[in-house]
Amino acid sequence: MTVKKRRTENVASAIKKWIVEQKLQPGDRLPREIEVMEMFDASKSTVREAMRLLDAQGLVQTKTGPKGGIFVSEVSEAKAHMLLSNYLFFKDFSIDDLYQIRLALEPRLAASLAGKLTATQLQTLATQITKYAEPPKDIFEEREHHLASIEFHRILADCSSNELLKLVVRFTAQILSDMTIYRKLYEPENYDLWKTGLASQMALIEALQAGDSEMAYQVMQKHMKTALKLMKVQEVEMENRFLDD
Amino acid sequence: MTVKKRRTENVASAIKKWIVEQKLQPGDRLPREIEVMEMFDASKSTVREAMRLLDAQGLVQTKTGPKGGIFVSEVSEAKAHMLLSNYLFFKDFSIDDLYQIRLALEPRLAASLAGKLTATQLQTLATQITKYAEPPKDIFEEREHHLASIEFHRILADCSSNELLKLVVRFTAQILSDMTIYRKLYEPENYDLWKTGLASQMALIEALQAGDSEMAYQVMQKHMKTALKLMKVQEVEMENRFLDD
DNA sequence: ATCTATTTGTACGTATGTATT
DNA sequence: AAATACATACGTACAAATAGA
Repeated sequence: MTVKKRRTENVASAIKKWIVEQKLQPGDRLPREIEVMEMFDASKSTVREAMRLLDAQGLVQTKTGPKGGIFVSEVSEAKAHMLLSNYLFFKDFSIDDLYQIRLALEPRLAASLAGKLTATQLQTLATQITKYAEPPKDIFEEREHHLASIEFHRILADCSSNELLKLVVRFTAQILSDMTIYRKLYEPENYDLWKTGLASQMALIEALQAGDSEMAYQVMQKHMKTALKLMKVQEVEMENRFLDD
Repeated sequence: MTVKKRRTENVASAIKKWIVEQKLQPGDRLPREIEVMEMFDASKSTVREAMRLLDAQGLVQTKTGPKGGIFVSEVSEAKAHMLLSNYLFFKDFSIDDLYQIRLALEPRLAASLAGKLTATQLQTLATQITKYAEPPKDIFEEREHHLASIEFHRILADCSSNELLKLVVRFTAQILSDMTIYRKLYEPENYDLWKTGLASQMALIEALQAGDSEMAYQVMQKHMKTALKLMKVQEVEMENRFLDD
């Protein structure tokens, strides 16, 4: 038996379907609220609630005023991240889980990009590394460096044409950025780990430039393992929370 | 400058925040519509539109009648899949992209589960294989077998405690299930590939049972490569579409 | 800079639908 | 079967934002 749905939901589905049928593209305008009301013989509030359903999914955006209206929208990365966060909110998700995924995806990502990057892209990566090439002077700089080194991975993922891969990799990086971590690099052991990590990122750029997939894979794999070790010694607790839109 | 938001959005954010602060759990009831109106000094329509925003994100569900109301909800897998589909809708996403991810994740998933599965779980997997252990008699049975062999991967992923990994793996499997594929197994070359695939799934169960991570990894990797080959010869076109709720 | 037209956003009252007791 | 408690749907009035004259 099919579940009986609210009128609002039916209207939302119908609009979705309509968007697909009309082959509307991001930026295209939907009929005005009042016209949608007539199209589906629904009241203002029903239509508006339906729009909020699509809105929350990132499929439409609305603007007031002349030349305003309801526009088809491509789901933004930020929205997708938020929705993924929501999914994980009531679930247990650990640092180990995070790194299991990073360890699986990042080396393959790196391998797939070897020899495919433009000079500009390689340069961007190299520049990013310089932001944390020196040991941090204090705890605040340490935080900045940490964020910058994560940004390296987001930049790299952005080079991929695999949209789902990109999304997941960038999402994991986002989680790491959202965590407040101080790595206590002044402790000798941690400092060594950090240094190893830096070295592997430099080696990675070389491999990417040289088009050496296998090397890129190996280097990234090693880098991920080092990064995980660095996390583990911090006993980081992940804050599971809604992303504030 | 912070973007000016609609009242509806602010209310939705406030409710989210309130859920977190009150440490509400799935199944817990929110105040009634009318009480929420008072809490945030907002009108009925504003509150209802806010609820639809949360609703679409899968965070709340509503029921009418006495004992009804608005309930906090864990985001369902189906909802998460739909939201991921939306994200990919306007983007190019190919079979190769799909398999790049499967090739990265599935072997590691298998390796992580080696020696960790209960007898029941292993039995479920073994039973699943029997559903397509014999060559299909006709094109319809072929379709059934195809779906069943994908289901194997969904079952396996379900055994993982890594919720994000599980989500992505099961999502990729879902995409494959949604595609209408006929493998033309009567062509000798394809038949051999199919047979190889089946053999590796059986070998996988053995490795999982034996607790041999490395073997599980290798076998699954091989299986993925075989599966990709089978796809490629079909020249499958992926239909990119909204999942109908 | 001000006004005007257009379009969404918010408010509010009432009626209807639905599930529980 | 009837009363109750809740969301859902409708319609109107007015507010806010914005493009263009």
